[in-house]
Amino acid sequence: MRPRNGAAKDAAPALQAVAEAERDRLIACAELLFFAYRDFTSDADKVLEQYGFGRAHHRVLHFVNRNPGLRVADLLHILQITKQSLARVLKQLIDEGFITQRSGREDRRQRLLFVTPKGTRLADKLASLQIRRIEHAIHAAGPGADDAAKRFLFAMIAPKDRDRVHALIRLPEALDTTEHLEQPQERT
Amino acid sequence: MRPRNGAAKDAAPALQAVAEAERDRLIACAELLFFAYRDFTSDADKVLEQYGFGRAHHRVLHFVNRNPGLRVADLLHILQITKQSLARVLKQLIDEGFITQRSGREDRRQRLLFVTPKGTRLADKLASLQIRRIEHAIHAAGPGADDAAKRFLFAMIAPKDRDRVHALIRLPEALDTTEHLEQPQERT
DNA sequence: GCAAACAAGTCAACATAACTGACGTAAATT
DNA sequence: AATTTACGTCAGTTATGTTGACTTGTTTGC
Repeated sequence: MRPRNGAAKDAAPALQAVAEAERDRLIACAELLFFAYRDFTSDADKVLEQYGFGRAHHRVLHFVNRNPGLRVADLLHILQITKQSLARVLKQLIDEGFITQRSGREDRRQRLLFVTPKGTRLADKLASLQIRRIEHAIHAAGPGADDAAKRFLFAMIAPKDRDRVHALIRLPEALDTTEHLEQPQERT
Repeated sequence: MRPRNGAAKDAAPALQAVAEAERDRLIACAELLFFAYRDFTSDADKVLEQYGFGRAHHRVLHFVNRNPGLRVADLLHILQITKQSLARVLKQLIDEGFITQRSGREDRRQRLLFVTPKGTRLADKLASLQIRRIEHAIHAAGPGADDAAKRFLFAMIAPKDRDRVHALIRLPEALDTTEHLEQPQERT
């Protein structure tokens, strides 16, 4: 209730209090995102440790597993890291037999990435851990929270990347919340 | 409201397809969480770079700004990093005048942390960037997505930490989705 | 057909943010 | 008085990211 800094001297104090409460609600979202992500990754991290891998390996393995034939350039766009950063973890995954490469038929410059059976096993194991947590969370959050959370998370993605992500994930239902569009409203 | 997947005529193959589709939906959540978090942090990262700070500094500054008088031990619990990891960034923030310490009155071993005016300015600047993105996302996700997303994210947090986080964030409305509880159902 | 652009790999050096382990110091608790 | 607690610090390591420069094939545009 202490008045915040400057801004709106003549505005009604009640109005300012509302704005501040709104700000607090949005900051709570940011904080929850931090805590959720912190714990979301922790399950898989423990398993990865046993393999001598890190979170970076997991990300590569995951996206290749979900998208067989992914190109190196695609991976760079997805992860938004440099070629050199990717190279280190990718090389390890290839050397240790979790991922294989094949040259593209159309364009033989490309190295298409695939997981080996060994890679599939690890990827599925890690995915199962994360799925379990998400499953519980969705259940706990109640009906509808599933789609709402997805729409929120999708809208958090940088606009220029949304098409790419949408194509990558291939969600069953539309969540085309194209920013300034009126909402789908499937409220039943 | 079309029926979901093929609507179970036969037993085995259809049932498996349903389970697989369900798995895909949950994996999509995990992927969205990754992409959302990736872009969520990117706004602030660019500003921090200008100050020679990283994401770790931001987290410390943020939580001290939001919770004046926070103890070092609290911060360790929140961030889940080691004392040595925290020490480096905290020292920098103190040395450069963004955060100050005061000994606790009750317990003089404690070093209570506060942001300086300079620290407040930076913290607010960074918070504003993240708030803007969240505000847009919530608007794009439609009514109700706000609370649903919060419930989902909160339920993603490790059960043992939920009370601590809840107390830290101090949300206006209750989102006590205590796992195996029947849902609040505020369908209105 | 050849030069330019492109996909990918690689070498070297570096920054940051995490980690472990060990040890010190002052204050509170038993 | 001894132990525990809160915090700080030194030293070394690892994981993951960065920039810049260079190479090797391969495709494409003129």
